[in-house]
Amino acid sequence: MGRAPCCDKANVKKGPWSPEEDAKLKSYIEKHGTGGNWIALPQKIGLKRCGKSCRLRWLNYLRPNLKHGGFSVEEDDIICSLYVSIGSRWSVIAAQLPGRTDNDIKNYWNTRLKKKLLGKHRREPRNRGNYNSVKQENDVNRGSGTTDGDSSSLSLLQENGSTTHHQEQHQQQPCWPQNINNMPVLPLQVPLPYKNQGPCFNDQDSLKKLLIKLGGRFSGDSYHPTLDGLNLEFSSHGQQIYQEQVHVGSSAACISATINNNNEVQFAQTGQYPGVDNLVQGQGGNFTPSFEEMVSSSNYPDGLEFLYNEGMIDHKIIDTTTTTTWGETSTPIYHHHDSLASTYQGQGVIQECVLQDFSYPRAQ
DNA sequence: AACACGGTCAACCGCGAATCG
DNA sequence: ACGATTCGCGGTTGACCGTGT
Repeated sequence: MGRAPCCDKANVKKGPWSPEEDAKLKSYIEKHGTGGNWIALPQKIGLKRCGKSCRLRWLNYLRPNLKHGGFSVEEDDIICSLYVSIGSRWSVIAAQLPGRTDNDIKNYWNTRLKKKLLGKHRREPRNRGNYNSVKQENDVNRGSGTTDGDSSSLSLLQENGSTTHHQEQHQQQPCWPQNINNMPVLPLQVPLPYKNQGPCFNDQDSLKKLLIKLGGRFSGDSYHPTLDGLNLEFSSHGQQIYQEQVHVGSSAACISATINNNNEVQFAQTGQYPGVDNLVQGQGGNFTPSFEEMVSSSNYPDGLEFLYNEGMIDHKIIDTTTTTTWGETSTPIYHHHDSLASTYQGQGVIQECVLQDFSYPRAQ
């Protein structure tokens, strides 16, 4: 038996609000308030709308002092930091941003910030024209809006850093800041107001949180997600904080992160192909076509993009002209990261490929 | 010029929490 | 204490629009 509907669906108008409806609702609430009962409100005003719809319209659009669009750098920072620490609790995040609604922030996160974090560049935003009059105004307010995603948002990811040649060449890579040693530093910095409470990724717990958010689990967690094509197993014991098996076709690879003796988070990729016949065992470290396809394309399973996109693992990891020498220690296999060393041990098994360039220094 | 595709965002939906009687 | 009602939230949908082919 289903839940009773909150209103008579048949007599309720849905879809975009007209200016007349907006005016009715706004003037009534400004004069009388909501009366503490949204369900009864539309009948009082003579609106053929669901009470929930009225509430949403008022909260997200009509109430005073609302800001739309044009998120500032500081707001970006706050959203990112809070998302890392509390997740998708948009109402809580919105409470930290006066004039912003949870819906606005949610949309902004989903359409821009998340992609930015994952290194997926959106197309230049455009003026949406006459979507409706207010929106048009908002788009104007957004200004060139066109560049907000690149020039202002996520300054936290970009401050202290300059665009590198690598980033210019590979627009799919995020703009992680680089320190003077050309070593990537951890991406998220907690903005000042949250300096003492929000985590950044400079510690194991924060990294674990991020990894869990992205779909994994640590031992002890009751939740064990099954992502398409992925088996996720994290161990919070010992030094290894992250391990993930990737199965694509008949191939498998394993990605892990460990805290090494230097207190650095080190990402490694290992590959194992148990019981797979068509592997090129004993052929000097060639990969199966499907594995090569996996790593040379962008077709990574959901949940792993962050590793690739954050530069921890470059999806151009394998160049077919050099993989034949994969088995040789310290052979450069990255076109763009020449110092990367790999080790190949045993037939058909890549025991370790430590992405030394991407060892993330941890906060001391 | 026409169509497909993808980004954006307002609005909807369903669920759990809170409140009421 | 308990069921009904309402609220509030987060996820999802779909219309609209610009861009690419």
